[in-house]
Amino acid sequence: MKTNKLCIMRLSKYKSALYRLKSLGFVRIFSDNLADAVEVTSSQVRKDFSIFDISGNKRGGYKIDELIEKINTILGKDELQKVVIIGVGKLGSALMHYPGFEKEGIKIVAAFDIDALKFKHKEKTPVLPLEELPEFVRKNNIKIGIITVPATSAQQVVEIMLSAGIKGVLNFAPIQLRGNDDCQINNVNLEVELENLIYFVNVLIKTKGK
Amino acid sequence: MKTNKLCIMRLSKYKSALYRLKSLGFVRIFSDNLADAVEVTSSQVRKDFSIFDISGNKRGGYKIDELIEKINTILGKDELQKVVIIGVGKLGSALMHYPGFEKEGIKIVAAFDIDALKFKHKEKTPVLPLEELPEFVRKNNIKIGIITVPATSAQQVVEIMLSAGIKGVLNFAPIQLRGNDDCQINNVNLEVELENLIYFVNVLIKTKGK
DNA sequence: TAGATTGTTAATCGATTAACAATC
DNA sequence: TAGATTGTTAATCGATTAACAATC
Repeated sequence: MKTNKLCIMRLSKYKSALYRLKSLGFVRIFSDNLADAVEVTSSQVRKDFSIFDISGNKRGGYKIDELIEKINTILGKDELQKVVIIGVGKLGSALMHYPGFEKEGIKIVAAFDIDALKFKHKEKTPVLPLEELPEFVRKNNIKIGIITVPATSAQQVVEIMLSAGIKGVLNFAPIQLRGNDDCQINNVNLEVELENLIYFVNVLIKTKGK
Repeated sequence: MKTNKLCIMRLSKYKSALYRLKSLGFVRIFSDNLADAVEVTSSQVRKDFSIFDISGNKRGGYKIDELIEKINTILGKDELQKVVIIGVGKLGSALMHYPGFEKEGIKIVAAFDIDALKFKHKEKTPVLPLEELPEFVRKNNIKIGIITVPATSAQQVVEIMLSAGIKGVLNFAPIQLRGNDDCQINNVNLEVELENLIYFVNVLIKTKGK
């Protein structure tokens, strides 16, 4: 099974397009339609599906419901995913209550910080002292954590998470964190995203200026 | 000049590594060191540099200061980048005050919403009615906008931005928005990022379980 | 000079796409 | 059946890497 990050990202996008198409009343879908919706080729769609042994009907295309279910299974959405957040600044609190996560079966079960002023033990999604993270992670069998602390403390936080047994980290701190064989780290770097956009906009303006 | 998105992203990462190395007291740097810092090969580093005619010294490597300056010029960081935000929910307000942007010479000059309760005309970074966006964009010569509205209104918002003359959009709404020849749209999809992580963590756990 | 590192070319690797036989 | 779409293979494309001559 030859997968890569881009392929899995496309799977997510197919899924979200499928929900939309379903809500529009579609029951079956062809690789061509899905390709249009996600802006890839239909070859790409069929290739991605074949990697995961998703098969359709040689003239009737794919049943949307089956497709959604299969993709959800592949993406591990058949069970509720419990996630913790470390760092309750502005970005951290925004993500704590981000409606898109709940909708996708992803539940932020707790957040952690070192600032006592931020602690909220009795909220539905509590904010707890960072030192309680290891115990919480073990007791609740948490696998995934989101880092929204400043770059300067991100590396320390990762160490704590690793030793607590976290297996996956989504890092928003603007510093390249390294995973190891036991833990996957994905970095989302907002400055880099914006810088990238700025670059291509400048290219656009220059080439149009001619 | 053969560039692509990944190449430009690496440039951003080189830059941030260089600032760190500089603060550590380094003055010169070899492609090997930078490769380690960003987790790529040294061939990759030299190749990326050669694309932009960045040259070093055949035995002394690259001068950090020169390198930073050249990368900043390429990325358009030689001038202040003015950016607007559309959608002042939790995520929008978090990004409005995100310290990483200011640090990088990116200034959020205003935010827009349709909810009158959110308007703040007198703040340093004002929150204005969405209908004032076109005028504001033209008067202040804004090129870049960030979308943090719900998926359902994202497409409408894009239309408004396009006709106002925005050239680049960073979209956080969980829906694939399309650009056109006059406008570059980059999508940051937080659910997709997290789903991706969940997938690879599950793979990790399964393979380790053996 | 000898040694180390760049800059660049050619080789490799991997992902995307085109094409088409199979078949519903 | 005829026509349309899948599933898969082979071709293409593009990005990464290895290797090494040039040279500081």
